[in-house]
Amino acid sequence: MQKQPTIRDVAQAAGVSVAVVSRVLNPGSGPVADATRRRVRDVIQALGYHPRTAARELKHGPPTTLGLMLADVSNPFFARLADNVVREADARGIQVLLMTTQEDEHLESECLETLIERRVSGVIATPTGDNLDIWKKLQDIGTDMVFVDRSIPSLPEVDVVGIDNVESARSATGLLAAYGHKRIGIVSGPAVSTTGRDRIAGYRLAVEAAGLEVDERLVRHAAFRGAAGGDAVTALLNLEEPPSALVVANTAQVTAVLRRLSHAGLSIPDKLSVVVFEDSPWTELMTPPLTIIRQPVDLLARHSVQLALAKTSGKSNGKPTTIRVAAELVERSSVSRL
Amino acid sequence: MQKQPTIRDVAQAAGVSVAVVSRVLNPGSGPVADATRRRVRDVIQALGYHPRTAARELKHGPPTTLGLMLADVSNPFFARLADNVVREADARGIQVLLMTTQEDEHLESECLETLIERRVSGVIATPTGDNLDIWKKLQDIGTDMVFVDRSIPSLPEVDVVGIDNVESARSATGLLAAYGHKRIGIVSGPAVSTTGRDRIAGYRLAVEAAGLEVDERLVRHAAFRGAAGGDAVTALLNLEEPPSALVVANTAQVTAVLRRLSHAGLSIPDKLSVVVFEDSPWTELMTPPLTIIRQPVDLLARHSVQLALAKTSGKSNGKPTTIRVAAELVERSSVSRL
DNA sequence: TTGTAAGCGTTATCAT
DNA sequence: ATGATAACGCTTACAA
Repeated sequence: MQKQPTIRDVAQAAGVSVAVVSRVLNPGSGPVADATRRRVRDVIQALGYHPRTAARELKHGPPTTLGLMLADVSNPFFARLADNVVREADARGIQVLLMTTQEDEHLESECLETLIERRVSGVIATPTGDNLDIWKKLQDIGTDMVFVDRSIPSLPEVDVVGIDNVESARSATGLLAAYGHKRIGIVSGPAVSTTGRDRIAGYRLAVEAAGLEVDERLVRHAAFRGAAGGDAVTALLNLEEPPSALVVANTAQVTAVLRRLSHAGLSIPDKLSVVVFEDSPWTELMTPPLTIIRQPVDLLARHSVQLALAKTSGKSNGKPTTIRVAAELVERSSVSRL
Repeated sequence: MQKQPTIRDVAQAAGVSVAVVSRVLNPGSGPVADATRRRVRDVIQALGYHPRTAARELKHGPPTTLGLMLADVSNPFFARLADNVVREADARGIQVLLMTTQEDEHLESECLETLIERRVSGVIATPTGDNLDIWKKLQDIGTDMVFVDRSIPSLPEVDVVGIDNVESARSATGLLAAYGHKRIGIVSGPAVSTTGRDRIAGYRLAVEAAGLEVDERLVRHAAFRGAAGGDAVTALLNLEEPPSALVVANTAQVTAVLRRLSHAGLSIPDKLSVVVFEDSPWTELMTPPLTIIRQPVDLLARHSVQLALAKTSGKSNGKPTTIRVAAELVERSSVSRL
């Protein structure tokens, strides 16, 4: 464990001033004679010098860090999102600070404080929906914010990236209706989440478009964490007139729902047709292979990073942007004709 | 977008010196009158002041950041690891910089440079096995390093956390042998990875212990990324005397392997018995439910964070530690009696 | 082309 | 109990 050389050490060893070293470090920031540049480079190499990020940031906070605040990285959807965000960011030379809220507003508020103290250039987040004041504060200090997957309607000045949840749920439900199902249930995210609400909205649209009536008993919300998804399914199955088809629109709860179905001995698609919002490679391996709504995670990530960096890099009209990318309905074998 | 108040603004508004403000910010760093403390606190609140991390780090680089360098976060195993590491770190008030190498040494070297420039207090990583010199450099500047899941034997001064791969593969293979299987195949990670090698070693042990001979044609290595896992299985199935049982010991490739099996119309466990290294909740939902080796990701994460922070916090004997946690063989229904 | 010196926002060491 | 002030390592006018 040795003391690290500073820019001064380099300057001294190279027989130049720190300004010159700084200039070779940041090309374009000023003229340096070729010979000098070479000499300095060699010394840097020899000494194993690395400029210290903290000092650079302090001087003129360069946008080199992005905060990524997700609900839960163990959820494959968010995991893939994180993977793609990190790659996109890395390609632009910027680093990602990963935080998870576990859907807890208190944890979220702590993360937000940290983000403020770090003066990150941008934040990509799946907000819980709470902590409005802190979000505003973060915005005030000039942090570029992007909400991904969900949003907070009362924070309209934020960029949003996600799929068209209404349309996706509509097409999923529509598929079920087209296959002759009359009683279609849905398990979606919490009613407070925009995602959960939008998917229910799309569901209603499709049910009505099919000339059916929306039976509120068939509409269930499940919290993101815990066994809520399973309970919702159980409730659905215990109905006097249980559904013959089900839309599982809560990505976080898909496995919980399927586990309950399996334990109940429900065979898919004979007893129950199913279409789920999920990207996991495992869905294809199920018996039968599951019909799914696939979200283009790579696009979500790319747009998020782009937006998070757009304002900083000047290329932004200043107005908040909302990007909706199309989700794909992948038909496999978990839906039967009634 | 407004200018953020500094400690000086707070001092002025509160009618005290910056030193006093600093003291109320860092309790225990010096005496402050109760009345003064309250007044300063109020001003901080009113102004919405947040101390700037970059400045703090510059002064006396406090170990507030941990680097987490994983191969691939879209792999559920690493995703869950990341989730747990972030939680453990957060509980200790420290933040996580997430980076992915995609198993690429070049990308890894870039990540390492970044880590050096940031002067992170510690790094938790799944190393590619390359970039020895940079790893050493990182170590030289006093970064606490922990390798998780794999290791680099030629870097003995690094803490290592993982499961006992030899023993895990031994027990998985042993189970198959106990069920009467004579020809047992294995698909493991690349031969260069310690993980891949160890699992093969455990496999050999078990095969020999069962009084069988190791047929090298039944031993396959598959790269972490791409379709290598599937190809390995195909090769195995095309053997003159194909295996009746298979250990899939490459966590990153499990779905690829299963997909190939499924496409080949191989029914599990009738045609082929299978036990896989995998933690995904989906394994239980498969038909039949898969017998798996489950890695205690939470323990791996906890130990990793502890070790990464131990040296900094002084509580370390200085000697490199290796922690092996037990993996669990979860018997389900993908193994048949022969 | 190169050097000097003034910050950036904190913390820490002295005095007071 | 509080206040000046010197670092920390870097960038950047401005001078030379």
